Amino acid sequence: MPTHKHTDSTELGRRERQIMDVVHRHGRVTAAEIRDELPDPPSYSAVRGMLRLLEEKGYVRHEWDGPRYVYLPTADPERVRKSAVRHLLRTFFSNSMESAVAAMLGVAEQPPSDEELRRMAKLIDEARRGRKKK
Amino acid sequence: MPTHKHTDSTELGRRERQIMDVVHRHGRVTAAEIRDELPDPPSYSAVRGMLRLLEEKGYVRHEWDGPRYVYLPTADPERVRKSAVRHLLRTFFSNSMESAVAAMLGVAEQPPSDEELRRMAKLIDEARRGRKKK
DNA sequence: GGCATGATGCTAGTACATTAGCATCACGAT
DNA sequence: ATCGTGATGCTAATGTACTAGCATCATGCC
Repeated sequence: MPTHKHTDSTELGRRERQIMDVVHRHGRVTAAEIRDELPDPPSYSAVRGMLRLLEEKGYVRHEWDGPRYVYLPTADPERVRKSAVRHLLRTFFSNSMESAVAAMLGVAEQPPSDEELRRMAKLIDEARRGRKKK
Repeated sequence: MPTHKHTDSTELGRRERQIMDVVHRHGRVTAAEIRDELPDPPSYSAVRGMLRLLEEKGYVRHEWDGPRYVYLPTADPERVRKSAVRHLLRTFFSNSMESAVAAMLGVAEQPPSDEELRRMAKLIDEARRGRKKK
């Protein structure tokens, strides 16, 4: 069974996607924790069922943590993030990073600290320099 | 019928979500155009069926464009974008806008022009100034 | 008019996501 | 030892996303 591009959750059903979101948010998470974060939470048993299915499909794997399972995404987090960003830019911002940044500034949960803003400015500045060099 | 929060597509099935993505990407789009952009395209009739359902649920509306329907999202695009950004930040970047910006720089389809980078720097700089004033 | 074309509305099925309940097993306390 | 707790694995049933096909209707051309 070749390694599928399970970095894209476009092929998942409603619950499956909701669960994968929680898994990605946490990195490591138990079935009970997942259930607690699901909208309109189903039974604990249902969550475990879905997880077993997702594991079978190759989206998650599990490890033992003392008495219980903890689930982890199988895909490389780096890739998943990139894929998600690409999808967001393409779907909602016509690939305009500028618009996306503007939207982020207006929506961040905890507004970026001055420190963080400075670092972002630096990131962008470096991108500019890299560009000029070329 | 009160305005539901249909800005969040977390409650949609697989195909429904794929279709809504296309609708958001285009703003105005026909059933045929949607079908052309769906992965593993279903029948044209199936797409129309889904659209009728989505309309019934309040996610899209249609207008006449000459001989055929064009579909539009019902939700305010501004809100949808913000919601999508919030979800991305929360799910994949632990609400760190900095990480998200870094990821974007590494993934943009068409790398931002120098002009665009400059404008982004300005946006961030303005955020910093606004912050300091406070 | 009559016919081809291309659209919409509907209905009935099918496939699959989603769910709950139960059997089992490990472990600690009584 | 046995009982209670809390975990997993499984199975069967339900719901609904998803699909295809057909009937209908408007329009333009022969």
